[in-house]
Amino acid sequence: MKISQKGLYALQAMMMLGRHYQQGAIKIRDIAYEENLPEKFLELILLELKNARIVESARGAKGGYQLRRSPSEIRLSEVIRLIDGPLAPFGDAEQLRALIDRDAEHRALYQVFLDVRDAAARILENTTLADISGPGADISKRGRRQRKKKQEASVLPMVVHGNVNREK
Amino acid sequence: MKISQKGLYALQAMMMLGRHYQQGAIKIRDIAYEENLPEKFLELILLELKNARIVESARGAKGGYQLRRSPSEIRLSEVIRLIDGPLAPFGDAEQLRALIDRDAEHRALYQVFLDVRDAAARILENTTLADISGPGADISKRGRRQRKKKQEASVLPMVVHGNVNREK
DNA sequence: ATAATGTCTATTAATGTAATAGAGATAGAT
DNA sequence: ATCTATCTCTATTACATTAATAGACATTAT
Repeated sequence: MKISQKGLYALQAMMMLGRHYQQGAIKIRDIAYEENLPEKFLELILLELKNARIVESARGAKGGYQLRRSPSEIRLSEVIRLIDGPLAPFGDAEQLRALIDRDAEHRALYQVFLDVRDAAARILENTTLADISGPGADISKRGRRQRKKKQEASVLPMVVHGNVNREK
Repeated sequence: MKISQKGLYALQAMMMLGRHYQQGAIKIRDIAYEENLPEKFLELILLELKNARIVESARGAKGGYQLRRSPSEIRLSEVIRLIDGPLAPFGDAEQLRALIDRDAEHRALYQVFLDVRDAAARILENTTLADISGPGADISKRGRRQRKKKQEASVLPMVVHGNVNREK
């Protein structure tokens, strides 16, 4: 999974709209100014977000964009998948599962890819705009949101190790 | 983090060399044939792996490639970083830490990116070629390798949730 | 010598990325 | 009605990356 510059812009724009949630339509220009994003490029991004029904727009004077749902109901995974594609580091989850089933030689490798994908998904599905936006964004509060159906939380033992905090 | 076709080829080639570890030099052509990889492209990849001192080569007749270390001492993270760069979904870990320090507005977002990178690193640093290669590759055995220095294992509670097993 | 092999540099076609440009459509203000 | 601010849509562009392919060169075993 790779988050492009465009993906980052999209997330920044969404955070900005989250901060101004329930303040009516926000102009592209204001988003671009406040987040310091290239305005014309941002236009395209917002259009994509609108077509995906994550934001809505009003045209004409007094027009602009706003979130279609509350910030706590917009997951980072949703925005990232839209702009940058699947969360898996290679292919997508479905493809990886098929390879694990069919390609005996490389099964274990693809399983690792799927594990990485699941780890990323676990984080990005459980983090919403509300967790990272606006005043009071408290990252430590993630993952304690509406669990609509059953109580599916549980506790796993997890091995921790050294040398992970080093890139290259 | 994105694993390219080239990165996949590199990992496949390494797995093949792992399977034939201690059988002397293996010809590029044999690797390409056994793993069904484009031979000329594989050449370049092996050269890179050699310059990174992960494999070694012998030239001339009877030449070929072999691992420089035992498969259990070659981590997937090492190969992936070499071919495809940092494990972070955006930038690299160092850059993300700097942004978390300096960019108050987006701190929480970059922290999520860093969390994703740490999760990927945790998996890829703890999986070696030995875990995924050759007969007896047993993915469930990962992470129980030489802990040379202190005993740094511990147990963390970890929230589990639904809806992660779905890509788009 | 010769044949088999790795080494190195160059080239390429296709694709993706990060924009920029400009004409068009719509809605509010006057 | 007109004007103006705004979103909408299509096209274009420069540049970088990806996934190769080609071929001359260097080295070694026989």
